[in-house]
Amino acid sequence: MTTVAVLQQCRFFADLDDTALTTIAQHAYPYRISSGYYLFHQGEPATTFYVLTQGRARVLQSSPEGQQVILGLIGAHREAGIVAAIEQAEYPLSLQAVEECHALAWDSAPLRDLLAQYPILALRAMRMVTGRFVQLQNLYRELATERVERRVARALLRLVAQAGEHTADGIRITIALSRQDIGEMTGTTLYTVSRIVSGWEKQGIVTAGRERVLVRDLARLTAIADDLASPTPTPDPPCAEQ
Amino acid sequence: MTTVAVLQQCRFFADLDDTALTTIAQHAYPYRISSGYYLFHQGEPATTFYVLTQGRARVLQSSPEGQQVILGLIGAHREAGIVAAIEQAEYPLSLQAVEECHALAWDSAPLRDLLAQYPILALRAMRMVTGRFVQLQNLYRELATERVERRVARALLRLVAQAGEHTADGIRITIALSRQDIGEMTGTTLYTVSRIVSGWEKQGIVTAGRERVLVRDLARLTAIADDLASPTPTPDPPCAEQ
DNA sequence: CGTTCGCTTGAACTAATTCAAGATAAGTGG
DNA sequence: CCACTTATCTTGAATTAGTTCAAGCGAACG
Repeated sequence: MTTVAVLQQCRFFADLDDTALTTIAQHAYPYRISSGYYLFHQGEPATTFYVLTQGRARVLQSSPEGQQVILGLIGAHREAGIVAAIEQAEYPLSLQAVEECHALAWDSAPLRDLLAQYPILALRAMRMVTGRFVQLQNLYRELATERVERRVARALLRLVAQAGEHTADGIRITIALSRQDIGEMTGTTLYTVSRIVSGWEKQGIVTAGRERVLVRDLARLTAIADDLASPTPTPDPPCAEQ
Repeated sequence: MTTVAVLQQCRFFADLDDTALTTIAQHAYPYRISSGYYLFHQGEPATTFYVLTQGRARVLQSSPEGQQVILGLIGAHREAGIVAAIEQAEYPLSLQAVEECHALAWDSAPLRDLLAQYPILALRAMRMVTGRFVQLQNLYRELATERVERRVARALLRLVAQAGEHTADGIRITIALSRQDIGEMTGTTLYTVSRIVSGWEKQGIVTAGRERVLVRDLARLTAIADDLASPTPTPDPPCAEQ
């Protein structure tokens, strides 16, 4: 697959003419990183913009005191580090590969030139950041106003959408995620996550395992996420009057 | 004050040449809104970009179920609604005047033209959105990992920075904010805010009133915000050895 | 002067955390 | 293959931070 072909797949570059894509491709270089390693760390000077072409990575933010939250996952054809387009900027978050990842990379200076040369790109970049902003806003409101169980349910649904694999038994999440990780995604502790997941398992909504969750009943999980306050822990058997 | 002069004050337009500023100013129209009214509502089509020239407004986000959070305040020379530069976009949040506000406004179409004409503006817009994103990220982490008291302390410090007026007794926050408002800024209830503020009042850190807070001891408030876990509720009198 | 709205505070409650102990599963090396 | 080690997960019990509800206070406002 040529670099241009990869760019066409990517929402950020889509619909640019071939000349533009070729120019853009000329400034890109391939980048590869193993699972567990970081594409960049929060606080480092933002020198590089990436487009993932293979593998998934997680978006982390940590406080000066070392506590961290997981803001989400990104996968193929997603962009990261657009902040590199801004002079003197630092990465506001860290990006850690959770699988072997391949990416295209642009250095800061040529990226800025490209954005000046193709104003549409700057608009796209803005749209991208705005999109992330809206997502984050929703996460924030969710955290501020909703209960843990619901937040965990939503996080699982997001994972299903991003990394769900349909199997005979249900939908498997194809990324290894510890209870601790899920806790960091939802602003709670690993213990609470464990209890919630165990509870769901008893109700047949999921099957849990070590760093693994299998969603067996998407509808009920969705109901929890949407807080259709399940008065029926298991679907009622049709029974006598009243 | 001419429109151009106003634009020069504004970080978004700063350092553009006069021709550019004149062109930009030509597309602006003045806008005025009374305290309590909304410049725009979340979910509406984003038709207008604003630069506040006078007064302050608060940034709100609400859930489909009607719960809302306050993301912050903006004041003179700050921009809002840049999302209008994106076609078909909706405002991702609401902006409510908390004082009589004056603003300059640009409609979506001319704004897009201006951004295409002056690529630097597109970069500025991105920088702006990125900045907000980083702020929100920090709010998010704070909410996920920190205690209420600390969050309230930080919110107050932000308010001091944005709307603090030095007086003989201390720093007064010049915006009327109910306990409910502070609760929505920190992800807690008005009762908890009330208890915390009362507690601080007993320690002499603040003086509280109806929709009013006066910070008397900024240092101790900062200590709480930074969690220098105050083992000394009041500063120790110099005392015997050890 | 009465009504409204915002604030405070107590008391009961609950969701979630924390700590601790043990179970389970996955590597590791002999 | 099995013991050993390590990491993850589960669960109970105690605790706590924060919420919720209810009642009353007091300043502002018409």
